[in-house]
Amino acid sequence: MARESKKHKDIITTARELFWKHGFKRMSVEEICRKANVSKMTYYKYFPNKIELAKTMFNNVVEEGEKQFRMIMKEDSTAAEKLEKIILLKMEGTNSISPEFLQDFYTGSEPELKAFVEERTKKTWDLLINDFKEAQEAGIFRKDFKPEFMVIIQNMLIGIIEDENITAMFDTRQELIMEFVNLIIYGIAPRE
Amino acid sequence: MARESKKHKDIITTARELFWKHGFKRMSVEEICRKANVSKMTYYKYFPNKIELAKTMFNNVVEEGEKQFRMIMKEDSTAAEKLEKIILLKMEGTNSISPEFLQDFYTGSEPELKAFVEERTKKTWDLLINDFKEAQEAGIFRKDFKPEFMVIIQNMLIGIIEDENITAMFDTRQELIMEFVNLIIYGIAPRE
DNA sequence: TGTAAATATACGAAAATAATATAAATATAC
DNA sequence: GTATATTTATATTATTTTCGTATATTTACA
Repeated sequence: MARESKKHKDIITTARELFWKHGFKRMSVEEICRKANVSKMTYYKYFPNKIELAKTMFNNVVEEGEKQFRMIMKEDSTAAEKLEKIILLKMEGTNSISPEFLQDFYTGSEPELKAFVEERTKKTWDLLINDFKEAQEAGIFRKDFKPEFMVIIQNMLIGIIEDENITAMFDTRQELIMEFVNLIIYGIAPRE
Repeated sequence: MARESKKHKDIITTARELFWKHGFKRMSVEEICRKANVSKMTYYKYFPNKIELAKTMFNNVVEEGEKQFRMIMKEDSTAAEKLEKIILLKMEGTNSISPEFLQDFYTGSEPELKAFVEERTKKTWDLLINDFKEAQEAGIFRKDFKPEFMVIIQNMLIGIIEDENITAMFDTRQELIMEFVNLIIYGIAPRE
């Protein structure tokens, strides 16, 4: 009963792909098994039910995101560089959570999974904010900036990316990110 | 009972989005109605069942693709320009058929829809090949080139786009397309 | 107000799904 | 080659979901 079994891993990565793309409800255990080349019986050897698979999968993704985030924060780099890397990380999709996956929860069904996701997300935010505070104390960010404000910045970014009027103003995504980072880091006041 | 009803259109465009993204089986009529802001009853006023909706939707997409294709073929332009535009059209997704949508059929389920899609696709190919022949007779393409070969070229293109080793060789998608078009139009023999 | 269209709701039958049980097949270790 | 442990194929049951219809209500609108 090796917990690091190949099949076990296959199930999780397949689940991530499919839940991410189509959402939780739309995917059946059987289809996940088929795509992962695992029989249903081996599936139920590792996971007691469908929800538990989603939890494990989500947990893995969040943990991976946390790890990458902390790596960036520990790097010896400026605030602008850090922020840019964090945004890129988010946009690469490794860290960002698929709306398809979240959709099911916010329609009211699957309250157990919804609670789990919310709690886990909150826990992550606490961690990230703490890292921000440390970086702040180390002098990387302005002292009177509230790290909790990062949540709001995240939402701003999402809004900007989804706004076609804004994206149309830039030739490349990179340019848009740099502009955004500069705004967040330096504000709109002229530099001296 | 206006056949050009707004609701009727809403259903089709929503179905296209969702079938395209998640496939036929995974989408329920109810969810399509919900996303299209149409009650189930009005849905069944316009469509007798789920398959008929998929057929209508597919038909619309193919017809739209045909129209755009013929427009390009009728234009006063060189073979290279035409081919490039056709490829771009395909890549924009307006014309290309989502693999998610096709997947259900090739697993054996839904034989009726499978038959319909195959027949409709064949009919389209016949039309397109005919247009190619006309263009050929008009001197736009080499006389001893078999238009039926276009099917094979299509498959080549799909293979190339999905091959990361190849796409990595080009900075932009445009470059890759141009290279491919040049190969198809002029071959690899040196130009005099 | 009166008429046509759209909706919400409920409903039954059929199909799909989650989860379990059992026997056969495969792989691995000795 | 045999024994042991995994994995699979298949069948099964209870529970949901889904399809498609019927009815009663609400909305649009002329």
